[in-house]
Amino acid sequence: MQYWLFKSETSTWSWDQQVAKGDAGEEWDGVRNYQARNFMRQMKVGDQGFFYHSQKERAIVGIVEVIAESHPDSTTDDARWDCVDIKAIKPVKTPVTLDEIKADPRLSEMVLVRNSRLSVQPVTADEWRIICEMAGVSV
DNA sequence: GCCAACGTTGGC
DNA sequence: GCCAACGTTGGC
Repeated sequence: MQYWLFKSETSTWSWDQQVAKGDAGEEWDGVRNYQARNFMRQMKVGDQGFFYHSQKERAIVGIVEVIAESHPDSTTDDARWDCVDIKAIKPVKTPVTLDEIKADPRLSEMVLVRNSRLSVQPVTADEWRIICEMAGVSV
């Protein structure tokens, strides 16, 4: 069981849109970055992830689960790009902002802090637990 | 809206 | 295979 973080601009794909898809979920498509793609290729059904809104909001707003392992991205014919499908599990009680994450020394090694441009990234079990606590979500 | 950081592309 | 030029992302 691995943990991940999915980043999206609200104007491109928001948490509300993800929730609206329900249990059917949706492709996490449009990723055109090798590192991000490689992480998606490692994902297994049942892995969980944070849903993070970048740009204006800059906060973790929900929990998602991987429901289909990597397959070709339907938004391109380019065989290089794969993606997974995810569904919304539940919103967080309290959004955890980037400022709060940066302020916590235990989270200083997070990819979100160290490489802010990577849109799909791994989260360690410790980081997962700490952020769930901050978010008021039971693990 | 700006710009730093980073990734990708393509000429050589 | 190097690296300059360019494009994109995302925090500020």
